[in-house]
Amino acid sequence: MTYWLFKSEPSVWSWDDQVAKGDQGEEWDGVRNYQARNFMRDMKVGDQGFFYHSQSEKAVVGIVEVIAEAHPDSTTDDDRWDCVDIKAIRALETPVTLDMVKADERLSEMVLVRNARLSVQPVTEAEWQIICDLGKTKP
DNA sequence: GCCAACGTTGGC
DNA sequence: GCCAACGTTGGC
Repeated sequence: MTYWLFKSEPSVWSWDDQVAKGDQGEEWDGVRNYQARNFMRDMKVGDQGFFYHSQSEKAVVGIVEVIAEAHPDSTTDDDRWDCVDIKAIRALETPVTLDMVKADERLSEMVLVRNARLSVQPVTEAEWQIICDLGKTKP
């Protein structure tokens, strides 16, 4: 099992939108960055990830699961771009804000802090546990 | 709304 | 293959 983090602007695609899709889930489309795409190609069905709201909110708000491995992105004809499908599992009891992440020394190496612009990124198991703790949520 | 950081593109 | 120009992202 590998852990990931998916970043989205809530005004474009929010956690509520993701929850509304239920078990059917939704394509994580629109990624136009090679690093992010390569991470998606590494994902396996059953991998879990955090759902992060960028921009105004800047917080991890929920947990999602990969339900389909990388396939062509239906929003473009350009065959360079793939995406996975994810579904919402549960919201965090308490959103974990970027400030909280930055304030926690154990999370100082997180990609979220190190490379703010990467929209799909890996999360280590240790980081996963810490953020679940901070979010008062079972991993 | 601005700006820094960074990724991508295209000319050479 | 390099690098300048440009576009995009995301934090503030």
